[in-house]
Amino acid sequence: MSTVYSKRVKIFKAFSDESRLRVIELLQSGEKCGCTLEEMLPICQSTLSHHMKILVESGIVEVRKDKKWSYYSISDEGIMVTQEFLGDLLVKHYDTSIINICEEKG
Amino acid sequence: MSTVYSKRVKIFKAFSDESRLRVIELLQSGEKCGCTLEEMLPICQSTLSHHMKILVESGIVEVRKDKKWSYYSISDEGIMVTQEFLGDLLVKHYDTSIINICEEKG
DNA sequence: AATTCACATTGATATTTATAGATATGACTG
DNA sequence: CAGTCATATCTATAAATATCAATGTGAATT
Repeated sequence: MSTVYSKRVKIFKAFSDESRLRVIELLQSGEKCGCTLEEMLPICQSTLSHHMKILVESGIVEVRKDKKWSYYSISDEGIMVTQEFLGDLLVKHYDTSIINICEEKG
Repeated sequence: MSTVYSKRVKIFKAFSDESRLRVIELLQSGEKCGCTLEEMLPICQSTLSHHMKILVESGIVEVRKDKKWSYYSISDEGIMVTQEFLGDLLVKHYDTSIINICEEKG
């Protein structure tokens, strides 16, 4: 995959799963450790660990490790990057032509 | 999948592919018909059709059919819904506790 | 009517992904 | 130092996905 798009795809994929959306919602109320998330979600430990890895590698979530615990939180940086990507994608350029070409050709 | 999340997942999945991100970028400069998109992308017709179906079903893209052509454009409604979902997900509630519980338990 | 064109659908295939069980690691506990 | 806890990784498997060739469809053209 082109590197131009791979980071964006990685971020959007991180949002593309119910379990991960639920994790993000749980993190809205502040930092939580893995075991707490596990208690609050209907998935097993290895599955949660898998999802957290995807969230962290996308940049949306940050980990802070202390003693035996991993504390996860939403990343401000990750939020900004995501919003920028989405903004870039969704801004329409109304000043350019919106006339379709095919109809003219046909 | 819970219906609470299925629409959100559907939208984020629509953004989770390089070809579809490129389609959205092409549509930023205005409505385009399928054959134009096909010319501008390194994918075959059936693959494009598949991607356009996903984009349309997610609500991000709209189709207008005229004669034998399908004209695709970014949906204002779809944009708003996506931005709302992302906003909902990423708003932190700083007023609630950010104290981790596990450390206290351990 | 036969052909061509734009697009959708189907079928086959390879890749990716979600999931859970089992195992490993590293840290605290008794 | 043996046991427990939190987490990560590995393995296997089922499901989802991306891709393209082939075929279907409906409309326009000749």
